[in-house]
Amino acid sequence: MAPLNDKQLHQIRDERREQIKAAAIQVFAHKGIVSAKMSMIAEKAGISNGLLYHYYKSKDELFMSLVQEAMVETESAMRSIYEMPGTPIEKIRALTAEILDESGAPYFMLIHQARTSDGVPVKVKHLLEQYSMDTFIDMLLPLYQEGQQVGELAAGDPRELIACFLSVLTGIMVINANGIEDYRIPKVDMLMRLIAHPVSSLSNK
Amino acid sequence: MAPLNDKQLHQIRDERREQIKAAAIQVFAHKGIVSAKMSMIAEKAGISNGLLYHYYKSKDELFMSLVQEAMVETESAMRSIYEMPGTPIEKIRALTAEILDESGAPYFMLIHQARTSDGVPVKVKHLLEQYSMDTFIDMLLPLYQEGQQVGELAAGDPRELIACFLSVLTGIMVINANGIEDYRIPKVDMLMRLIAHPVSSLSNK
Amino acid sequence: MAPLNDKQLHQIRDERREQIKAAAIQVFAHKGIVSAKMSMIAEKAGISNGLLYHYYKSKDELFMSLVQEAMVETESAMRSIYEMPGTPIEKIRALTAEILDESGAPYFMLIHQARTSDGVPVKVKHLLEQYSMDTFIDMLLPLYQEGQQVGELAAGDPRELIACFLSVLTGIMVINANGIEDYRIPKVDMLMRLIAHPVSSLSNK
Amino acid sequence: MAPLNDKQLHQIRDERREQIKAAAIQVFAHKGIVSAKMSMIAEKAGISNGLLYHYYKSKDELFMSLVQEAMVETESAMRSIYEMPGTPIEKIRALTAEILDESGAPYFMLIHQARTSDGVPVKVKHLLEQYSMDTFIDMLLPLYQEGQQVGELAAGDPRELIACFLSVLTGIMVINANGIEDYRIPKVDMLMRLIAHPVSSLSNK
DNA sequence: CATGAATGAGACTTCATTCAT
DNA sequence: TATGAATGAAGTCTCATTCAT
Repeated sequence: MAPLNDKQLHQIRDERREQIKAAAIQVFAHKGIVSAKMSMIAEKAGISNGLLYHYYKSKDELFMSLVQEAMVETESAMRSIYEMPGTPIEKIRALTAEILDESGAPYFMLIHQARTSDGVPVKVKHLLEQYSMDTFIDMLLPLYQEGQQVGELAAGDPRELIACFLSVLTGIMVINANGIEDYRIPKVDMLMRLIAHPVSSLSNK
Repeated sequence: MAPLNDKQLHQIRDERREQIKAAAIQVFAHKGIVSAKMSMIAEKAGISNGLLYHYYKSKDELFMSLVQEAMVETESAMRSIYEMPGTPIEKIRALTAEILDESGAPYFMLIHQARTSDGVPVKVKHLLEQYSMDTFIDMLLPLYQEGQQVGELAAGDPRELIACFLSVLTGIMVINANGIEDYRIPKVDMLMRLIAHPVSSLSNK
Repeated sequence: MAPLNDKQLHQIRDERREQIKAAAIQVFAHKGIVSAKMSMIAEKAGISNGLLYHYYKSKDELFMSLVQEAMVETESAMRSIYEMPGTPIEKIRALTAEILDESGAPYFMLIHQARTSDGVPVKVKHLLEQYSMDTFIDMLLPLYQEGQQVGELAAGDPRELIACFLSVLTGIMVINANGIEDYRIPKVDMLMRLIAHPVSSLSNK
Repeated sequence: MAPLNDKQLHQIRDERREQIKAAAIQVFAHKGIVSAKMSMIAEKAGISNGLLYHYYKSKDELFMSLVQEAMVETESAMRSIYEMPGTPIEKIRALTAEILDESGAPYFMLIHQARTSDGVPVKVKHLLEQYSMDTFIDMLLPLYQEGQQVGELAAGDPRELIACFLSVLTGIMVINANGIEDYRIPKVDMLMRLIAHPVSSLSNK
């Protein structure tokens, strides 16, 4: 009956936050930010409606916090590309596979929602500027250029190509996030054709 | 003495319906079915809130009517592929270009919304079954197989390839529909690489 | 193509007013004052929505005018009792039969609605005071007392008896007005037992 | 530390439900299902508009739940007649008195509203079929026939007589439910004359 | 920390009423 | 006179958020 000590409290808080985040990601991704109801999130997290507001001041804040996390995660994934082994195209394939595989879809979905929703306050918009597509393009640019030089990647304006590739990737993630059976996610190799140099990809096979 | 004659009335009604449809497509595509408020549509159409309900019984009906139209439109676009000139790959390129160009994005968006939203009643779901992805795959299958035989199109399970291609296309349309600047729509030629036979596409260039 | 002359116009006006009244009575009686929609009345009258408002300034006015008419009609029916042939009980039986038979039900319904509805403005309330139940009781009182003296009618406070009888009659009319099959309107003879002197009614049979 | 325990919660919920039901019965009986506004019910119950929907999913559901309760109540009252002491006519008089006395009027009103309103969905209609007037007639039939055999009750088709009697009773309850002063509810003895055998009722006095 | 009752703003929808023709 | 399109107020219902316990 003794009150929980600070450590325990802290642990409970962290656990709860994780429960909530996990639940919220699912619900947001499935239903979109507007259709997602706080009550759904609470239920999926196994907690009461009111408790949600002990951990997150508002739906917007909860959403924003997820978006931020998604962005940090995405950025770190992007950065990690330089630590990967292999040639440029192999690195990109690995990164792409990681994005497609992993539970990355909800992240993309969240970011997309954030970009397109307009009910969300200024704070999110700031985040979005900070992690705009250009940011990611900048990160991948050197690698892509290297790939072009070694003849692995398709010729053309590299920024444009990266932007298109990321857009396609985002599109796939977005339509995939809702769990609709109808759509079909392409295999990595298929997507790589978008940016691979034709001859290289031939010899690659 | 007499009130407006039939012709005038008809004309007014048609005008209004078009105004409303145009406004609704924009709003629905931008915001999704839930975020789209009838008041927004009314305002964008330049009419009162109540008048909306003279022309469409409910938000759902309005949405459904747009979705249906979108589907019919899409289906007819797909069917038209067989009337196009050129080899299989040229036909597909032309169709793809048409989809990307034209104001087709909102249509795709609507269909996607219909597929993913769950606030929509049974009627829409029926429509969706009628125009599932499989339907479209079936339509394109013969053409694709022909393309494979003449060596223009990539080898592999043709249904799978078509499904992936359409999914990518849908994804692009969806992220594009919101009018976000960040994303970058690939050129047709780039997208064609997804399904073109490597050698063929080389010689094509 | 010559414009209608005054007489014709007048005639049209009268016809229209009758159409509207007839339609309105039906709709009001069936649905009650709130559920009755002006559009229903217009449709049943075979005219346009707008035209209704050329003849009646508002729903309330239309309703009120019907109520007034119903009251005048009812009062005159009541008054006519003294012109009827026969003994007091025979007169009352005749009046009762008239009320039950005739399309009188809607009238009762209207008056009842007016009494119970509270959305109706002051003017109707004035009417109601003018034609309160007491008014009718006063009218029937001499007859009833005569009936008691000749031993045809049940003993007891005559005002009370009349009031009860009229209330029962009203109740029947009200539940009958909606056209529900479930209810069963008693025969006149049955109702007369409420106020007939037992012995008299025996010998009457 | 813990929130309200189960018992307390249960109690609060029950209280609220009772508040709401009491308020709703009054408002529905007074105004009818259409005129009755949820806001009126909320106000009369002393709660917010939104809380109403915590306890009842919709206006229809609230109405239906009251109707159902009214029907069950009515049926049980009818059934109880066989447990009452006395001869058939005494039993019927007791039942009638109970109906007239008690707060039964709102119940009758509700059932009547349900029968006559047409805004109410299918579910209520099902209920109504289950508890149609015929059902009640069937329940009273044996008793009535017994009453006829012992010469207490008026001769004639017993089903018809019961139906008329119940209709009159309903009519009275309906016009009484609105709380209009004008009407006058007959005493039980007066109503009994409708169905009592003349001679019997004579000796009864 | 935890609960769920309670609130209220806002959205959809209906319909009496007005208005241009 | 006659029409039906057009308006806007009001009602039902949802849900993010707060509050008492």
